[in-house]
Amino acid sequence: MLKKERHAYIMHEIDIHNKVLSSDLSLQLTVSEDTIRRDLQELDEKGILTKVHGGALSKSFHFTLQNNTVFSQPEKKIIAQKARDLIKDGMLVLLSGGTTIIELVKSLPPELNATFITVSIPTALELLNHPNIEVIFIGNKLLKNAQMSVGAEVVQRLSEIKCDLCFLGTNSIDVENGITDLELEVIEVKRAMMRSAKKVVSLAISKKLNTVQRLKVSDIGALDVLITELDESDELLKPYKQKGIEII
Amino acid sequence: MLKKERHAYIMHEIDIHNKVLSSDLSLQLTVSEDTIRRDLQELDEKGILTKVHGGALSKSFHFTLQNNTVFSQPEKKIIAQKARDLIKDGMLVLLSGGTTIIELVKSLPPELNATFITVSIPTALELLNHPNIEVIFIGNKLLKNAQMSVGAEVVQRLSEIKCDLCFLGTNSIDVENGITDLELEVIEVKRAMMRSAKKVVSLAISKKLNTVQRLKVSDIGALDVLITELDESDELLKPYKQKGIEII
DNA sequence: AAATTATTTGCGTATTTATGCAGTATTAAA
DNA sequence: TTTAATACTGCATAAATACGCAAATAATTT
Repeated sequence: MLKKERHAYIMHEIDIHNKVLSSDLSLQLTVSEDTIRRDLQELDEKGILTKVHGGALSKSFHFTLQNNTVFSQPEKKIIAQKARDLIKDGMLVLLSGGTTIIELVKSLPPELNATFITVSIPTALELLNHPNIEVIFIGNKLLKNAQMSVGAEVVQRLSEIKCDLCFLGTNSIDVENGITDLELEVIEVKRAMMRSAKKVVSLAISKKLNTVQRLKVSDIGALDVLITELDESDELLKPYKQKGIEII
Repeated sequence: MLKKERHAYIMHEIDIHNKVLSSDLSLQLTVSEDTIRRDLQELDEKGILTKVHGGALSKSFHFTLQNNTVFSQPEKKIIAQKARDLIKDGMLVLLSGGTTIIELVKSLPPELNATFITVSIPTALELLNHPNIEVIFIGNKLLKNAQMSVGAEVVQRLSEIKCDLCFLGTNSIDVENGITDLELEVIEVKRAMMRSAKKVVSLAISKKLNTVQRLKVSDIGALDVLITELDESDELLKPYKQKGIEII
C-alpha cells in the first residue's frame, strides 16, 4: 500500500470519527506504529489534522483558537502574570468568568499540575486547552449573557467545596461599597465562590477601581488579595491596603 | 510496444484500480522501471494522474484526500433539518456533543421555546446563542478531547431526569454491534443519556453507518430513530428498518 | 535504400525515500 | 509513586528515484 493511500485512509477515518489511535491504524493498515506516527506527523505538518499522544484529532475541534484573535488589553496580561504566581502544583483553584480570567488561564505554564473548578463556559473551554490541569465544571441552568451556571444547585455544590484559591474577575470594586455586580443570579454564585475558598483574589483593571454597581456581592473585607496592573505603591491602591488587603 | 500504447494501458489501469505500482507495470509491459517512471512523470505533467513514490494514483483519489479535510458539512445540514422537526415547544431535550449536534443547534428556529440539557461544552456554548431556549449543563469532571462532562456524578444526575428526546451524535453504528465508541468514560455518559429519554434519536452521516469501534454503548435495539442525510428508501438503511428503527 | 538526426530506452551508479527495529526517554494512567 | 503505553533517536535495510551515457529505435532527409 502506498503512503498516500494510507494518508487518505487516515483522513477518511478522522473525518468520520474525529479521532484515530496509532495502535488501531497500525493494525488496520498492517504497518508499524512508527510508520503511522510518521504519517500523522506529516499530515499534522500539512495542517489537516492535529497529532496528539496516542493518535490524532480532527481539526474541527480546534475552534478555541478563534478566541485568541480577540485582542487582550495589555493591562490584563500584566494582571494575569501576577496572578499566575499564586498558583502552585496540587492546588484546587476556583475561577469565575470574564476576559481577565481567560487571560490568566492562557498564561498558565504547561507544566502546571493543578485542579480548576469553574462555572463559566468560556473559562472551561480555555482550561481544556492546557495539558496538565484537571477541569471541573459545576453545571446547572446557564445564564445567557454571562455564559455561566447559576441557581441554588450551584450554590449548594459550591458550599461542599473548600478551595485553596478563588480568582474573581471583578466588575466593580470600591472601598465603601465592596464588590458589586449587576445580576442577582451572578451575585449568588460569586458569594458562594468566595465562601468556599481559603483565599479570595480579585482581578481588576484599575478602571474598575472605585466604581459601584447596583447589587452587592460582599464587603471589601471579604477580599484577601487585590491584583491590578498598577504598581503596588500606587496612590489609588492605598485605601485598599489600609483595609488590610494584600496588594500585588 | 509504442509509448502511446503504454500510456493508454497505464491510464486504463488507473481508471480501474485508482492506483498503479511502477514495479507491476514494469512486469506487465516488459519495460524497465525507468521507462515506467518516465511515463508516469509525463502523464503527471499532463495532469491526468498523480505520481507518488512507488507508482501513481488517480486524480479523483487524490481529490478525496484533499476534499475530506473540509468536513462533510452539507450532509450534516440535511440531518440537522430533519432532526429539527422532531423538537416542539415545551419539550425537554437532551443533546450530546459533536459537530452534527452543533449543526442541529444552529438550525433551531429562534422562536422555539424549549429546554435543552447537555454535557458538552461546545454544544452548550452554541445553545446559549439562541434567544428563547433554556440551557442546563450537567457538570462534573471535564474530558479534554471530548470537551464534555464525564463520571459517576453525571450518570447519577442523568438518572434523575426524564426527557422527551435524546439526540446522539453517533460515532459508529452497525446493525450487528450496535452503537459503539472509543472511550469508556464517554460510553458511560451516553448510556445514561439513552436511559433517561423517552425517545432516542441517533444522528449519523452515512459514512458512519456500518462502522464499529472498540467499545459498545448499546444494542441497536435501544435506538428509536435514525437520521442520516440519505433518502428514507436507501438500501443502506434497510437493515436498520428491519430492526424496527424509524428512519428519517 | 542509405544516411542522418532525433527520440526513446536500459543500465550502472549514486542518492533519496520509506520502513522497521532496538534502546531510551517521555507521557499517561492506575 | 509505580507501571504500562507511547514517542523519539539513531541506525540498518530495502526499495524507489535521479542522472549520465550509450545502445537501440524511430523519424526524417538525402
